[in-house]
Amino acid sequence: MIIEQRENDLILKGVKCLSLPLTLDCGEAFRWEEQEDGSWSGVAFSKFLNIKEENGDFVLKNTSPEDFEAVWRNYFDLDRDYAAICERLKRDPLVAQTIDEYYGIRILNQDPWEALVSFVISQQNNIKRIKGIIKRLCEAYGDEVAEGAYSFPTAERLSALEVSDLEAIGAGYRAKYIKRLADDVASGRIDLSEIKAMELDDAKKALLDIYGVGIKVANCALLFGFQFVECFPVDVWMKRVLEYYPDGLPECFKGYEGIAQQYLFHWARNNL
DNA sequence: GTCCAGGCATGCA
DNA sequence: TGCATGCATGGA
Repeated sequence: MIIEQRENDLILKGVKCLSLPLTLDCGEAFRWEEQEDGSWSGVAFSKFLNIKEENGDFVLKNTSPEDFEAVWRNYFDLDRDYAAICERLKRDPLVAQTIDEYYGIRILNQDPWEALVSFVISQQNNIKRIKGIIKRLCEAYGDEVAEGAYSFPTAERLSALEVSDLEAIGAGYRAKYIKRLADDVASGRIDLSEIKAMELDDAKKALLDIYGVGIKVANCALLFGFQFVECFPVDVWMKRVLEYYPDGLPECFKGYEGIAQQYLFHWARNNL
């Protein structure tokens, strides 16, 4: 990958296996919106970004090299060799088909707090509605980091709310989960950076102790927010996919189950 | 009106 | 340990 500066923009050349629509709108992150010019705008780690693919290059508008190194390089998982990983995953015929059809899905390395709250909201819910709840949450309680763009609210900010405030943005019965999680993180009873530094098994146990977090939400948070790419979340869609794997997951997934999972998830939502 | 969505807590056996 | 049930909300 080559990084060039053009006035205030940053240009990434030679990035392999990155489709903006497939990655930013495939149900792992809920805050990216496609713009009329085909670019994508969103906020992560309290930074606003507009990114567009042009002739195979990626243009990051008004982005400094410092912000790229501090946030976006890791957020887009740019140091991982997806081309090589996909070649290995394609030893499985179904994944080979999905990768051919949907090449360019990456696993985003999101903020642990945002990912955890987002996937608590995701339970027994559909993606369109999840996006709406999170959008209202950010607009009401986040900071405006660019015009009309809001950061994800901190645990301290949400901890100061009442459960009824969270019900008012449409969170439904999950409002009480968000409230207690915010209280626990704000008070320091739960330390997410500590969990991030743990081995997978311990991190998973710690997340499963949280009120409102079960195995599915824990696996999603671990995969998308805690950088455990070997996690394989199973939701109602993946249960249907697993009928194609009666003998368990194939050997070629090993170590990168989460990437295989995201391709299969996308395939399932479009084909089952 | 019913069914479903990136499920989980709770109660009960 | 495993299974049944209730849960908020909005779109199909």
